[in-house]
Amino acid sequence: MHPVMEESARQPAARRVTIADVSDALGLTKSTVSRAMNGYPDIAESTRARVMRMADKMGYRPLSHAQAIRTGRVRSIGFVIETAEHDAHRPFLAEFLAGISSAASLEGWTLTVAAASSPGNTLQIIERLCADRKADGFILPRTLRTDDRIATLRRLQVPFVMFGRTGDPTDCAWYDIAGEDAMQSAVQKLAALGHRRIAFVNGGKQYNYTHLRHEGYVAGLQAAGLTFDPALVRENCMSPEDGRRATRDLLALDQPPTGIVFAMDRAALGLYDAARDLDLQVGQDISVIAYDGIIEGATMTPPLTTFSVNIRRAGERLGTLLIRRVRGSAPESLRRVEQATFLDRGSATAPARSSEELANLLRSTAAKP
Amino acid sequence: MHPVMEESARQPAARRVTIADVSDALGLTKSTVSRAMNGYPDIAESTRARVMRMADKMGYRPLSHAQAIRTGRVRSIGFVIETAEHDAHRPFLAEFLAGISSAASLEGWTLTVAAASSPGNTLQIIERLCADRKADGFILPRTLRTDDRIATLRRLQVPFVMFGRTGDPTDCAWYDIAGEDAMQSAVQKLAALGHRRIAFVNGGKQYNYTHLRHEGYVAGLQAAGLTFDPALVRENCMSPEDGRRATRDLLALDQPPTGIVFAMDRAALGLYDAARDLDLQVGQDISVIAYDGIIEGATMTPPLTTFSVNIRRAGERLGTLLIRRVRGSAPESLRRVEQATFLDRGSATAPARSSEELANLLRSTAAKP
DNA sequence: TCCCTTGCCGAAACCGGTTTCGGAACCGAC
DNA sequence: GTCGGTTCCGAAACCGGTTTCGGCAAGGGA
Repeated sequence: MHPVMEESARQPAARRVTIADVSDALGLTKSTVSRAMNGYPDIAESTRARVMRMADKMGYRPLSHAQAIRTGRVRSIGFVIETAEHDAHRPFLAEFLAGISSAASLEGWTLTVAAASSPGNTLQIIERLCADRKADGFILPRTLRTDDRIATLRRLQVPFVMFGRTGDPTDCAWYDIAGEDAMQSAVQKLAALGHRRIAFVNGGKQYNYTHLRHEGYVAGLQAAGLTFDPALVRENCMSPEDGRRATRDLLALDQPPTGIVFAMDRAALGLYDAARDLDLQVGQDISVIAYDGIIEGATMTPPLTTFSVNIRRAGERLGTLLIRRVRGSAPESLRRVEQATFLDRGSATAPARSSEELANLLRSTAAKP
Repeated sequence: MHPVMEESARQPAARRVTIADVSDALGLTKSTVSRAMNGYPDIAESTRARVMRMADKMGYRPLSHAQAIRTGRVRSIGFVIETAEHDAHRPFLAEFLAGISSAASLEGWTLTVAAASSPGNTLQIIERLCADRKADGFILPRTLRTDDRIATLRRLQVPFVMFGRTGDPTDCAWYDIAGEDAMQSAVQKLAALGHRRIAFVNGGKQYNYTHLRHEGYVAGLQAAGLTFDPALVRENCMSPEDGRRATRDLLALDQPPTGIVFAMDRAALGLYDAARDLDLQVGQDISVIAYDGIIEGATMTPPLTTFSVNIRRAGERLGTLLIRRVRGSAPESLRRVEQATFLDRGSATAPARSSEELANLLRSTAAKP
């Protein structure tokens, strides 16, 4: 290749400012500048200030991969998506990634995303990212009841933070929303409105939060002085179609519920379809409170009353927690549980009919097609 | 910190195998091994084979950030999400990222994701990622009519590949789906079924593809021997709510359409709501063909007839194209346009009524509340 | 036989940082 | 004034690769 072409093709190229440029400008050595910027105690405070000012003035930014070669840390957060996974989390994904990314960039970190086709593949990908030092730690979404990712990362001694608590908390840091409190509160709100038969439509049993939410439902009944009836509980409902079926099932009971608590908005959307099929008015003939705060809920008629989770914030919190974890904080000090936000939007009101009356109504409309 | 604790806390640590380990094992030098693995021509073929075999046997994998310090390339694909952006792309995001990521990992690359809050912020983030050498090139989703990202990357001399064609193709590589062909084909299919009044509901004008799809619609009319009527065109419809409004508008015309082509499935979902409001049967009283292939379309009654885009494949193609681009291929050789897949699912059939009959029907039902 | 290529590889510099080690300068104490 | 202890910084090695440069040996032509 002709050197001349090379020259003319490229800009004067404004060479990157390196640590040597900074040290030369100050009459110091690279090592001093490096230690000054990394907060070593054997650098005089006055020197550190001089260094910082000059570095800032010259626009010096250390290359993370140049640091990594010695430190082994690339200042990157790892995140593995499982695409085969149920698609419930997809609407959240952009917000979630935005949260992680923004927390990361505040500290000069970046976000490395990889996709896996199965849980087993997830482990492979994690191992590979670790082996190649592409990430300093991982954010684990959707904590399972027993989660192999945790075992893998423990073995590799790679830091991680989970979105969701888990059974065995050893070495675990996490951020979570108290879904169980929301479920309990939902039941109590319905009870306070006068509902006596309150059903519960839960999500997939493999997730840890599913069990917590079930407990919350039970606690809510207890707090409201209502008795637990297993007939009023449905599980494994993640999609609108699941929710529709569950609703029809529940309303076909001899003593149907007048209010239903859904563990997930997506499933609750199906209740609207079921209500239309049965010619019931949501919020009037049948009340519903759900959880998640997806956008679609707001456009239903009436809008879905729900406990909203700020998923962007979750990403931010997880990002900052992970960075601290990588920097050495103990996992026990990196556990946060926050509350969901209740959005009262009209799908839960005082029952127009008792359970018996509702049952009669449904029988009569079912008779005349 | 006590060295002893350090020692006991860590594993024997199975030190990573480096290029020096490989060269020692072969009685060669690091430089020979390096050049052998990178395909330099001054290494004997026999030597290269020996090196490759040994490297493979010892499980040697070069650290990309160690290479980057000299080469300036980190083997990473950059991707910036705009969260303020309309949420239409969110359902696709997971699939799209999975596609990119899988293409990347085939070549030992990774995917670096960042989030931006606005178009201006996107440019800042791109500049920063480039300055910090966090990505070797970018995949640009949703090409705009005039796109500042292109100008920025041109100036920085950083390679990129667009998802969607653009006006000024200088330096541009792209992957795209021929939405205009799909729109044309949709019109022709409706015409072949007997529709004479065929409307078009388009997306946001800022996107380049919106204009292409409009052209496709016009071409379809022409091919079918129908005349273009601006009254039958609606624009800027991205959400179900937009689509619902557009449908009602169109059906309120003196000569309403009996078939509607939507540029996006999401907007077409709103047609079902409008039809329910007006007591029309989709696929019978009003036909619709849309574009994108979102999952929700399949669960409607009747399922939405649409042109489906394989978004995962798009991600894969874009990933491989970008890697080639970074490695030096000319942009002109990296342009691909593929066709969407037609899914005939029942929302488009022969019209039960003519436009006039439909108008009369709508007037009569509107009269009685 | 001599010289000039050509093919192939080693030695060493280099990339941009970090970290270890040692020593100069300064301090107070005796 | 000498001595031991701090404080603070420079020199140099180091991290794991890549790339430049030069040289040896084999091969070919005169």
